[in-house]
Amino acid sequence: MSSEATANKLLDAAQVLIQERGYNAFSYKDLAEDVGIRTASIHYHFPGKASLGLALMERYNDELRLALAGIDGSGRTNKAKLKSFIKLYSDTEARGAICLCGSLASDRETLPEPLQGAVKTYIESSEQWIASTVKDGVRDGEFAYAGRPADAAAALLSSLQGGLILSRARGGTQSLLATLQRVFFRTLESA
Amino acid sequence: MSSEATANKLLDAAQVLIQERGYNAFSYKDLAEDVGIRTASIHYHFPGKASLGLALMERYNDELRLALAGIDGSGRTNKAKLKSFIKLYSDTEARGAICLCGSLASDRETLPEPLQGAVKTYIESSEQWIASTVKDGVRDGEFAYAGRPADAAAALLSSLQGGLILSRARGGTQSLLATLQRVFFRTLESA
DNA sequence: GGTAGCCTATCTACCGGGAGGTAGGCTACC
DNA sequence: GGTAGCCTACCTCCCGGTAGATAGGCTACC
Repeated sequence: MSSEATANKLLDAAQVLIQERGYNAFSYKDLAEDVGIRTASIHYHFPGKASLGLALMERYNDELRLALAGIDGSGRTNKAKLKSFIKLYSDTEARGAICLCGSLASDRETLPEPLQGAVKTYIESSEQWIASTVKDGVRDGEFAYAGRPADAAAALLSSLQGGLILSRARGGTQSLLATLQRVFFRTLESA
Repeated sequence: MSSEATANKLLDAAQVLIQERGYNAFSYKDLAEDVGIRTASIHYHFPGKASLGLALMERYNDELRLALAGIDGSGRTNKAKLKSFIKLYSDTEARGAICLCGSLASDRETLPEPLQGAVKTYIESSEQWIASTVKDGVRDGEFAYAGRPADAAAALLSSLQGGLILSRARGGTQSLLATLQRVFFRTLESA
């Protein structure tokens, strides 16, 4: 097994575990069993839990950048772009998971400092992209929204992150994220 | 020290720790140090960590009921009532904390089943109260909102829970919750 | 009113288990 | 034959939890 392949498998498994149980409730034992190596071998790829967490969050930030660039390059309306963004979260909801960033943000006080920084980066990137897309939508006459784009961005991201957590806690089959999308566009489309 | 006084101190300390660090990142050692007894003595008051968590969440649900009854009995407008509700969360934000329920919901998959139920109760009580207050506000002509009250309730609670988490993760001094309140009322007050 | 017996709230001392992490050895492939 | 990748074996620390003792207070009966 190439080093990179194993490292990626470890990151994949860690991501699932953190999104399911949180940073403080997953162990090297879980990780080792999922990937099929011994716990000690994990240290060959990542010197410690902190570095694994950081690598994971950096990969997550890279994926976000890529996804947003993909959406931006699609040439669709701003409303469609925002819908694509929300769909990233709906897909997570469908898996019964919560956002990696949201999970880590909940455990923030117990996180190593570099990881806290990476979480913050994710939040800021998301907010900036939403705000910019809302702004373009207003400019293009798609939305009647008269408030600050940054406010709408904060409201959307908050509700998506909170929505994933509440959706899982309620345990039902209802699609909470679809509701949040509906309310969000109602806000944007009425003056 | 009376049994009840010690038990309350334990619950107080546990609540602070869970809101700061999460259910899986606080220990009997932390608790014992805060209250000033030995870890073994905790078991006299609560047989195990699960029963302590459940007692804590039940107390939290009682406090919610009391707070909502107080707001309902205040005879103010529905908008003022909703503002009072949001203030409960603003106060939490000011303390740099997140909601106990939100913290536990993030760790949901690792929680004992009864505790999961208590978390669900908290969410449902909150949503029902918000929806009912929004409905009354529409009836009384305070809001122009034409959507489903339950949708607005889900959106508000999601954004408040998510907002607390994001606010702490961003680490800044900005009041994110004030922004969320602004956007929420914008949604309610335009058709 | 003294004392026997029980209850409350805490203590010390210990347990098994699992956490993250380290040291050093084996194997197989360039 | 060096090194990449994984192993076994081990360490230390701390976790939640248990057992049993202790001190002090309340109750009730002679």
